[in-house]
Amino acid sequence: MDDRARRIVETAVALAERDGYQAVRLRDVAATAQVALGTVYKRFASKEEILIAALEQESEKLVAKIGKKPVPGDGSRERVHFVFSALTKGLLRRPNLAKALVRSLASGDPNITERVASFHALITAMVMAAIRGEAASEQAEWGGDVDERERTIASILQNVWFASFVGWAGGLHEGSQLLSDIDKTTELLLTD
Amino acid sequence: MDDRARRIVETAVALAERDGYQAVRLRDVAATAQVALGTVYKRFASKEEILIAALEQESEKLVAKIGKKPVPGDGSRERVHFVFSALTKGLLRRPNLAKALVRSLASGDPNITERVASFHALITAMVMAAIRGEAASEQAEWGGDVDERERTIASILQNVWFASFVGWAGGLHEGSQLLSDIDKTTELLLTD
DNA sequence: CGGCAAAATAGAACACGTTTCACTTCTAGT
DNA sequence: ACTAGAAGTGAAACGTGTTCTATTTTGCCG
Repeated sequence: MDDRARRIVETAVALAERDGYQAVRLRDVAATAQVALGTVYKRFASKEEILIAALEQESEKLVAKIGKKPVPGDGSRERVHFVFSALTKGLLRRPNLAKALVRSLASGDPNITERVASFHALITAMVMAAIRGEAASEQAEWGGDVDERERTIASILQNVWFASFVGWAGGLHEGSQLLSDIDKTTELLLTD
Repeated sequence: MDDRARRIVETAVALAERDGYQAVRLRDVAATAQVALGTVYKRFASKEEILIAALEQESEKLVAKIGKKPVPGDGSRERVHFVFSALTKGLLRRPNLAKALVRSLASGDPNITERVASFHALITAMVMAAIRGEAASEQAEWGGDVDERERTIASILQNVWFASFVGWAGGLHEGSQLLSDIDKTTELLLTD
């Protein structure tokens, strides 16, 4: 990503953070990033793609921070709680941005499918690491055998979290529900 | 819902079914429904609201059909599989319409929060009925005590299904994954 | 019937995502 | 330094959701 692209994403994040999705007006993004509208479209195919780039950036930042050290906690439940708590807090700290990002994530735009898949994979990997009690970064080295049961559980947890995230973004419930949904699920799925 | 409103929703469904969300152009909807654009906006506050009305209609139709007789199957797993299978098939039969409806469901529009909540509640009720082996319609009469554990499991299943639905709409995977996600989850959550 | 308030209509107007275009500025290679 | 092609720019233009307005039609009440 070159300098201009970085400025564009940065600006989009700032605008979304302040006033949400609709405030990310591409004419404003261009002006604030000191770039022509045509340049925005040379870098990104659409508004959604800018926001997905922002999501990539934010989630990688968060996951890197979370995965730096081995996840603390004696039991898998505690560790899973920890990573989802960190992820959720990190995202909901800027609620308008978070809502804008979910919107892109759930937009159904076929042009971003791969990046959406990457996001899901990132979370799933992090959750699997938490279940096992490893640092998330180890999973890259590990290579081979992944327990099928653990993968299934991680994927269920991720789906529950994601659905709850979308629900929060749509005003269905408070942010705290994300974690309580996760806790209820781990109570049924993980024995520690 | 009066006659014009019905025609509007009907037309929106037809257009979405043929060519998806972007094909539901409100000028076209108005013209086809033989109504002025202003009339569309007197009935519905936005395009999202028309599609949510369509979702309400379609999902009520489906759930009514599914909930008519007691859910077949000896075990709760089998029954849960049955209702999600019916729901999923009923929706994915018209994939473009289904994608358009998910998009509204996941749009995050605060003006439709209540109707989104109703949709989720409808599904959850249906799933709870399936777990217990009742006809879904009985749940209205039952009134009182709902087992907390069952409610939690139903809500997890619904979240998993919904997340998978959104994933399908975004091109992440085939429709068949919806059911296999549900099956994997019930294997871990229900003992029959 | 005659008239009036409510609803519907046609169509203009506006905002914003997206596309296009004619022109200018950079940059790499000689 | 010169030049060709790439990249950037500013501005116009288009599509579609949404709003607004002036006019017409409808349905009802006396």
